[in-house]
Amino acid sequence: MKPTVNDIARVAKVSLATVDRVLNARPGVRQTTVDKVHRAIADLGYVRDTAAANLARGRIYRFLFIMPANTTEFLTLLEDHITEQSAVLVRERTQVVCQRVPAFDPMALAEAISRVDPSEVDGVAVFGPETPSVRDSIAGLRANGVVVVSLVSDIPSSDRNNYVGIDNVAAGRTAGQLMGRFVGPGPGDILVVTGSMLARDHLERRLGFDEVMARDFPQLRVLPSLEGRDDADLIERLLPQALGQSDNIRGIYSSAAGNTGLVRHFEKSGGTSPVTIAHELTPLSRAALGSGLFDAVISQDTGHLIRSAIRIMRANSDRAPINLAQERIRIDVYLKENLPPDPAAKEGGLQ
Amino acid sequence: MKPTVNDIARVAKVSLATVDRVLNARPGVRQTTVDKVHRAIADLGYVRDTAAANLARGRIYRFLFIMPANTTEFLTLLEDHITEQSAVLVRERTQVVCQRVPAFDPMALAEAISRVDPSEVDGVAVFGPETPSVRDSIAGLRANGVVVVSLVSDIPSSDRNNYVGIDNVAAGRTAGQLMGRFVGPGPGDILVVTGSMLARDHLERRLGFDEVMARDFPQLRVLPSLEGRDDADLIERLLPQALGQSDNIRGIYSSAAGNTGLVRHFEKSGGTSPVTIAHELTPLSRAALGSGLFDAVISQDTGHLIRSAIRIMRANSDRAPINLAQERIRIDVYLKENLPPDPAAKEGGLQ
DNA sequence: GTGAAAGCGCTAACAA
DNA sequence: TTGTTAGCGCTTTCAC
Repeated sequence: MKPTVNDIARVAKVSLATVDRVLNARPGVRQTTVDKVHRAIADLGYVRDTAAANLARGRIYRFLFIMPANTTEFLTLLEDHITEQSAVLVRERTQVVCQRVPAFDPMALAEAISRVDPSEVDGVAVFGPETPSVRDSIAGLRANGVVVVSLVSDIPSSDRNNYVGIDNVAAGRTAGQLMGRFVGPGPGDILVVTGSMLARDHLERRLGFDEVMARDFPQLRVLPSLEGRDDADLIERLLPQALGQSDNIRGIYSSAAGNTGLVRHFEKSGGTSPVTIAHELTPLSRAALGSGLFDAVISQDTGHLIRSAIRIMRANSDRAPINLAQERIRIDVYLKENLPPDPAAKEGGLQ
Repeated sequence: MKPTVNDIARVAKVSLATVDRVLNARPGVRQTTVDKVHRAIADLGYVRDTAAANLARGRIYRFLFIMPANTTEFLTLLEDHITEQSAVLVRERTQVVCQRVPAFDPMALAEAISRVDPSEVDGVAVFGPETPSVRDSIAGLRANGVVVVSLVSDIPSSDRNNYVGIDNVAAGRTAGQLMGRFVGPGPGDILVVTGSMLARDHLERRLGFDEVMARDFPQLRVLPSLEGRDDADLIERLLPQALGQSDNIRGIYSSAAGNTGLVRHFEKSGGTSPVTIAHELTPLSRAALGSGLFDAVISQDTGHLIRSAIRIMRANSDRAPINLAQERIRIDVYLKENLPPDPAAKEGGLQ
């Protein structure tokens, strides 16, 4: 039989309450008693039953997602998964809410983070730029015992507990390798459409992309980025000019959330697109892959991101171990051949 | 506050025991009473707290994995994940054991399945060929209330509860698309190294591969398969002759677990390999990707497979809903650029 | 057919 | 500093 608190109490010759105090590192126990209990725990190989503990405690986890107020498809997917999970989460004594702050606005983000009430929130997941003000506001939260994870775009300079997202440098490298392979031999130019140089994920992708292009495909020249701020209209307006930079553009790397503008341009202009590699599998990019407008899509599983962030915040709150292998977000590569079943029949498809 | 059994009892004006009998569909309750309770449940929007239920029940889940006795790297990875999970699983009142049966031997598999004692096992995960005898033995188990899932290779003709694995036809299609793209223009021959035509996963991959090659790359001819039975020595012996079939082999598709034989051949012969696409990310294929011997690897996350199988068996045992989105196993595409961090530092990397 | 009461493993008053 | 006791939400004897 698995040992329980009662066994520990018996072996250590103390009461249940004392065992509980030691288990939860509560003060007011003499050191010798603490040692006795710890010895018993070790001897018996005790592992605490978290479910029973949570039941007794009536514990509820309250988590907050803070995300850009952009209305890109990617953000919509993320938010959909959050609301969708809520139903499941209620059985797991977990509440999540989602708050949006102006995109590419570090001050607004920092302020939102600072405004979080530590007595009402156990964990916060932050998707936003890495700046000193953001870093500091995160430090403030952490100091107040709130768990913080960075989501999608890392904030390594802060003392966030974990990062939940893909390795964006590697994602950029992958895009580069596919680009070089798909374009094939011969010289040419590649246009990169990015979002904002403020966003760490966008920067890292560009870094990885350039690295591979320079190393493995020197015959291809990577043009200066078009910085589209994930704004479809802006991108649509800027694109003709960017494409005019060269008369031998053989590839486009849409490294951020600018797919909508890109697709609109090619649909309206009626021109055939060069080899195009984009990020994030969404209804739009899925269609573009199907029609041949996009050749490959690098993606990250939004459902996994959300579930992972929640599991990690919970584990940190419980000071429980994290299974890193499970939480690693994969860099997914999609061709039209390996598209997952269309979640169009969404209502029926889940649960 | 979330409604509990007590609330139901109060509203329905019955005792706790009766509520429990209704909740668990136990006999010995008058129909009118059953209805009263159901009405209260619906009115209150009650959802049962599984953790509390399991606590009270002292329930333990016992699951069995039945897998081929092959010693391929892929199988090793699967088994490693099973043992690795055991530590975590004990906290979740779950025991798993793993049994190996001779590979490609339907009779041995069917017998192993039939020998499972329904009073000692709650769920079985089967990785093996689809044959009538296997199908029948699964039916027997199911009839005795045991949950059955097929793993890696589906057995759709049986009444297994679920399939846990990738869509192998789509995986084959993906391999085909990459092959065609990577080989580039011009005619040539493609060699397919498969495992056994008895294995449904191998068959399906071949199907998808052929489909895309014929449709999108008609200039490439796909040669008859080399059936290597996932046996490194056999493959190494057969390979020279297979490669001799043509003097213009421009690609190799290693669609099953024959990577070891393939790599050994090219290392010994010193020849340069044509475009090579293989399955399953393992230490060997990872190295081959790094050295350029392999150009792409199609894979499935073995950790995800195991965790998914366990979650699904548990959900079925509890008659609880399954989150299909979470359980869908992705078709991973790996280039050397997007390899996950090497789990060489395995001891430290996990937990 | 139905109900009262004890208990699963753990926590949290409240006493001592 | 330590112990006693009453639950958390659910299941399960054992009576009635």
